[in-house]
Amino acid sequence: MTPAELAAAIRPFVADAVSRHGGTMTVTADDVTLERPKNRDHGDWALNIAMKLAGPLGVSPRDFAAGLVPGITAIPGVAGVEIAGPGFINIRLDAAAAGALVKTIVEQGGRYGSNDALSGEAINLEFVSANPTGPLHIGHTRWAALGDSIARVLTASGARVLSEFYINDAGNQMDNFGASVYAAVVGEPTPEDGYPGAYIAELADRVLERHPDIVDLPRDDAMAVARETGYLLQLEEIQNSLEKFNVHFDVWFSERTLHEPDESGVSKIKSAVERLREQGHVFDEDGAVWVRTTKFGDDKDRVIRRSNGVYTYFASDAAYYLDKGDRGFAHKIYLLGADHHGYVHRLKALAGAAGDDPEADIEVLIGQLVSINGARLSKRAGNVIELNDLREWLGTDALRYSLGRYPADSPLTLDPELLKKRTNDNPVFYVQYAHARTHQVARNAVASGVDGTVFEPELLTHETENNLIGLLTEFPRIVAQSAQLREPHRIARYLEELAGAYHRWYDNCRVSPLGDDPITDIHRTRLWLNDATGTVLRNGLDLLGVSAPERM
RNA sequence: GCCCCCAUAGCUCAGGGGAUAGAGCGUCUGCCUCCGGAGCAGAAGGCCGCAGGUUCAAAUCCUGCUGGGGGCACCA
Repeated sequence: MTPAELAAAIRPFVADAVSRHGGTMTVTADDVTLERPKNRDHGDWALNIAMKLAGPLGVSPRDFAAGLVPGITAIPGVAGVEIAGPGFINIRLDAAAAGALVKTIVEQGGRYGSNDALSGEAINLEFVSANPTGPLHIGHTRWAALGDSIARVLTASGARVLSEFYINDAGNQMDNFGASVYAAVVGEPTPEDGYPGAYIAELADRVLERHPDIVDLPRDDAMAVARETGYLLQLEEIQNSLEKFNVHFDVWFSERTLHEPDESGVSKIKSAVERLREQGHVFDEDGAVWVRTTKFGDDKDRVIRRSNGVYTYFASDAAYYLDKGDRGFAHKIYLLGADHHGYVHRLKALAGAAGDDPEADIEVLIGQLVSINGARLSKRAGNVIELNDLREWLGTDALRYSLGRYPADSPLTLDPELLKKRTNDNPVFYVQYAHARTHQVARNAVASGVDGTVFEPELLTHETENNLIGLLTEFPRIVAQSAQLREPHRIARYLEELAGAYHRWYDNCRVSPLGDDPITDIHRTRLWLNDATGTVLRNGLDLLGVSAPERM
């Protein structure tokens, strides 16, 4: 029995009790929610409805609770009900009711954990969005890991999600980049405002391979070839890095497309400015065009087109924002680094100026800085730590897991020595090992003749089994909560708890019979529990973009 | 000056209003005759930064302070 089913069965009794006490309020499904007591002595599920309703009804919580006990006790599968503390109703399920889910989990396999918490929502999730002028570094790495996991939990919770990488391929940083590559091609020193780093020379070599004739072109043409070819090569490298890091983007959105005129000769940027003007939030001053973002909480108005006629980056932001909405995404999430937090007000203001609701239609998540002790700085990219180097050093699994297990809003310092350890100090190995162990146990069970022909959940009565089943039951809730809060680290913390519960069960309850003992139905049933645990560990790791090896 | 984030065990950090605040590490004590000891059991260790407020109930929500981290452009 799932908590939702139990809550649904309890709701009529609550409604009865309310009217019995003269209450007129309706009792909704949201009112009757079960929580899992931290202390297992308090039963499988706890209900706090008595404390919430007693006040308005003018009765004591314990009295109100007492009126619910007979009804709840009579629900099939409920083994015990007691009132505790200030008015908690603690409910204990019988083993059969609690354990029935185990078989369902195995049968659902990869689907178990999916839920409908966000069904019907269309979400555009933008993250990383690095300039294509150099390799991805450690900052991007955190947002890549978190953003990809957020996309996964949102999808698992029923939302239609589009993950998107905004390529900043317009603007003068591209010219600086092109000039830097060109300088390397022809052996000139890196220009002022140019990009330093050996990777520029590498790009120059490859540009020269593709366009041996570049040195014969007029300087401006050669510069353009260096810029464009270097850009494509660099973008390709970024895409490869992310793919190896198990990070997926549905859309690679080029900023340039916003500048390109459509059939009628109007660019998306130009029409975006006009659309904002129609909303009444654009004004002209000192020859520049401004958006009155202060009306929506920004601390100063923003220039959208400079007096020299050039559109600012803010104009691209506006056009891009409107384009997301035009493509059917009512809800836009931006994942930005702490160094961009100044954008929050202006992006929110943008939504408001576009006629959207800044509270509901746009969501900006700010991630704090990450650093790592003892990381070597990239020789090829200058004074930064590269994603590729980190991945090769620590591995995708350790890196993704350790970035995924902390909330984004606290600064993070990683300990590389810990991440390389293959002991339970290192959470990723602790969880992966538990998963590998479920497969080892299953292999051994099959070898000793235990099969899954029998499933009798009433046999799963050991304390560690009750605890393990309770945690397995929680998984869809954890996924839904991670999605609603955009906090995938909750998955990781849950998996660590589940792995611990599994190891404790393993220590107490054998799946394969000991020595020459006969195989019984309890062994067969435990094999289901073992496999259900493996399923949940794998599904959880997958949401974090971490592999679930069957052997380690 | 203005804005964002953080403050919980010796350390690194979990705890989206609930009961006795948790985990790992570190310290101390145990468990390998059989499914992987890459594991498990136990002990010690806390004015949850300070002060108010809201609530039946606050580490959690609100306000103010203190201390730390980050950020402010007709750059992108």
